[in-house]
Amino acid sequence: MDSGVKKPGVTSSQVARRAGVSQSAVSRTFTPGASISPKTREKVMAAAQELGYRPNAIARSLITNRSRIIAVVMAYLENLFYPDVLEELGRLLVKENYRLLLFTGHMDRDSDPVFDQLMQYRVDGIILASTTLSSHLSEECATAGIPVVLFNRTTERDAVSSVTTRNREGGRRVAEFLLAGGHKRFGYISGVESSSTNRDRFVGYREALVEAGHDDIVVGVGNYDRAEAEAAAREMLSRPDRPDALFVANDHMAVAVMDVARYEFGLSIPEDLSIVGYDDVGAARWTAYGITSMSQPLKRMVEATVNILMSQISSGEIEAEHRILSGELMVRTSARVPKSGVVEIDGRRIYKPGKS
Amino acid sequence: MDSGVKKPGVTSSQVARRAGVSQSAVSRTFTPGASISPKTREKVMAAAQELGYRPNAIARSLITNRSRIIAVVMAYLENLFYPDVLEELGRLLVKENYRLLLFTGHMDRDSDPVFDQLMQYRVDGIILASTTLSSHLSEECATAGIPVVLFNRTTERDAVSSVTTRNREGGRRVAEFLLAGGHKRFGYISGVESSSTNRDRFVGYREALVEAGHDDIVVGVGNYDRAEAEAAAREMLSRPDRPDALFVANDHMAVAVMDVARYEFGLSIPEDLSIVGYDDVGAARWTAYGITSMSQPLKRMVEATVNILMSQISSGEIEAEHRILSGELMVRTSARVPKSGVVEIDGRRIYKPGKS
DNA sequence: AGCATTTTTGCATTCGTATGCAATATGTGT
DNA sequence: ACACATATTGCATACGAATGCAAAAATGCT
Repeated sequence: MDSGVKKPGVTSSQVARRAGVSQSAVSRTFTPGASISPKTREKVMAAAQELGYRPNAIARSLITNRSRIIAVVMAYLENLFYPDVLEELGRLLVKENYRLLLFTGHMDRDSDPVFDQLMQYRVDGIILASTTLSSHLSEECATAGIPVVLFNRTTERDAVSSVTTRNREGGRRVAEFLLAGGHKRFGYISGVESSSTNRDRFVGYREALVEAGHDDIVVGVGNYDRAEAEAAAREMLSRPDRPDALFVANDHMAVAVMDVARYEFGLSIPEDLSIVGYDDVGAARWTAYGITSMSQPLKRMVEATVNILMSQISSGEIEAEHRILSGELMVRTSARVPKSGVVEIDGRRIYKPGKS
Repeated sequence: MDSGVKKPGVTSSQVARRAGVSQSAVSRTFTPGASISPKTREKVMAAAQELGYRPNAIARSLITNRSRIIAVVMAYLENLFYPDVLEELGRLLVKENYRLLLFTGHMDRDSDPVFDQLMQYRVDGIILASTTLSSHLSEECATAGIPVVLFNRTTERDAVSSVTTRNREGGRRVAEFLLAGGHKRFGYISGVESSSTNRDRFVGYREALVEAGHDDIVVGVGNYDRAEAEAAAREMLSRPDRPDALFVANDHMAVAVMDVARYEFGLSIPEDLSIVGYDDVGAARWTAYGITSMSQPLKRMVEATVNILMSQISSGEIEAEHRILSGELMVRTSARVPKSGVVEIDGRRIYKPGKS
C-alpha cells in the first residue's frame, strides 16, 4: 500500500526564478523582519500569487528546529469539560501561531507509542490534559527538553509545570456549603483515586467535615466514568444509612448519579438528597439538572497553560511553574441552599460563606 | 520574543558513527522493508537505544513528501456529537499511523488562514467535520490535490468526497413516527438553514407530512445553537396554535428545547408535546431527557471517512466518493410511542414501521 | 561629486533523512 | 575453488527553506 504520489507543490526556487530574484529573496519575503526592499518583496509576492506558493512549513521546521506544533494529549473527551478546553486551546494557540496536534485515547500503561510520536514530530510543547495519564510520560518529555504543562493535574515531583485550581479548597467549600445546608450524612463519589485532582478534592471535603464532627463519610468509586459512577450511586443509595448530601468528584459523573437517584430510587433532589458536582460544565447548567458545582475557570486555566508554554519555548528555560487558580461554588438547584452565604453576581448565584 | 534554543536532538549520523555504519544503514533500519542485514540492524538498534535516537519525522516528511498528518477541521465541539467523532477519528488514524492536526473555531467567511495552514503543513488529507464551513474551502483543497472528505455534510458540486447518513429518509422516518403517534400539529426547529444536513432532514420531514395531509409546519430557526434554539422554542410554544409534535434538527438543540418546554412552559413530555431529535448523542440517553432520536452510526461513519482518505492517499487518485449510511430511530421517552412499529433489538427500542 | 554608511542582494551551506546507484560482501551450485 | 546470483552496504545527492557572509546597490553627508 501507500504508493501514491502527491502533487509536487510550488517551491521558493520556482517563485524566485519567476520573479527574477534569488531563492533567498523569496525566503526573506516570507520571513517577518527580514531584510528585504519593498520593491523586490512586491515582485516576489506577485510571482508567489501567480504560482500559488506557500512556504513549506516542514522544510522551515527542519532548519529552524521548531515545528510550531503543540501536542495536546487528552484521554477522555466524553467529559464535556475537555472538549471545551480543547476548543479554547485551539483558539489561543492559533492566535500564537501554533498548531495543535491531538492525541486521544487511554494510554495508561504503555505511554511509549505516544511519546515516540511526540518526539518524532519534534513538537515544541506538550499539554497533558488528562487525569489518567502516567506521570512517567511527563517526566520523560521534560527530560527530553520539551516544555510540558500538566492541565488540571499535578505530580508529586514538581519538575514539570502545571495549571490547576485549588481543589482542596474547592472540596472544603463544598463541605461547608453542605454543612450550612444542614445535612447530616455525607457521601463522596470519587474520580480516579490516584489522580491528584480527586485526591485533593476529597481531602479538602473530608477535612472540613471532620472538623465539623463528621468522620464517617460514605465513599464510592466512580473513576470519572459514567457507568461506574452509576454503579457506585446504586450501591450507596441502597444502604440503610444512605447519605443526604453527596459530593461527586465531577459533573460528568454527577449527571449520571442524579439520574440514578431520581429515576431509579425515586428521590427528590434536593429534598431527599443534595448533590454537588465539580467543573461547572455546560450540562450542569441545563435546567433538568441544575447542578450546584464548583467551577473551574476554564478560560483562565487555558490562558495560563498557553502562557507558560510560550514563555518556556521562547526562553528556552524549562523551569517548572505551577499556576493555581480558584473557582467558585455555583449554586443551582441540585442541593439545598443554606440560609446565608449565597450571593448573586450578575445573574449567577455563588456561595461565599461569611458574605451573606 | 521567540529567541529560545531547543535541545539539538540525536541524528541518524550520530547513531551511524556510534554503530560504526553509514547513515544510510541507520535510515534503513528504521524504514520497514528496507534492505538491511539482521546483524547491522542490531548494531544500529543498540546505538540508537543508547543515544535515545528517534527518526525525525519532519526531515522524513520533507524527503518523502508525506507528512502522515491528517487535518481535522471541526467548528463546534459544543455539540457532543463532535467530540465523539474526534475521539473515534483519533483512534482510527493512530491505527493507520497518521497524526491528527486539529483546527477548531468558526471560520465562516475567511477560511483562508486555515487553508494556508493546511497547505503549509502539507497535510496528507483533510476531514471537514463541520456543518458551517464554507464549501469554498473544500474545493480549494481538492484542487490543490489534497484528499478531502466532508463528514456529515455534502456540497452541491460533488467534486469532493463525503460521508453522510440518509438525512432525508431520517426526516421522513421522524415524520412517520410522529404521525403514527397520532399527533396533529407539527413543528420543526432547524439547524443552520443552508447546511445540507438540515435541508435534507427538513425536506424528508415535510414530504412525509405533506403526503399525510399536513402542509402547515411551524418552523423556527435554531442554527444548531442552544440559545437560538431556546429562543425559537419560546416563540413557537407561545403561539396559540402551538405544535404537539416537534422535530428538532439535532439533539444538541433538542436538549435545550426540552428544558424550555418543561420548565418555562410547564409542559409534560411527551403528554403535551412530543420531541424528536437527531444524532442520538450521549445526552439523549440520559434519563432526564430520554430523547427519541434518529441515530447516526458514528463509528461506521468515521470508519468510512478514514477508509476513503486512506485509499485516496495511497492511490493518488482523488476521485470523489460518497458514502451514505443509515441510522435508526431510537425510541425513548421524549415522544409519544405509536401502538405498532416499535421493535426491540438487544435492549434498544427502534422504530421500524411495518415491522411491528 | 566623493566618500562613508546603511540597506539589500545572492552565494553557498545547512537542517536530518531517504534513496538510486555502484561497490562490496555473502551465498549457491558444480 | 570457481563462476554466478543475490543480499548488503556506502556514497552522493535531493528535499525546500533559512541564514552567515561578502559583494553590490542605495542612501546620506559634506
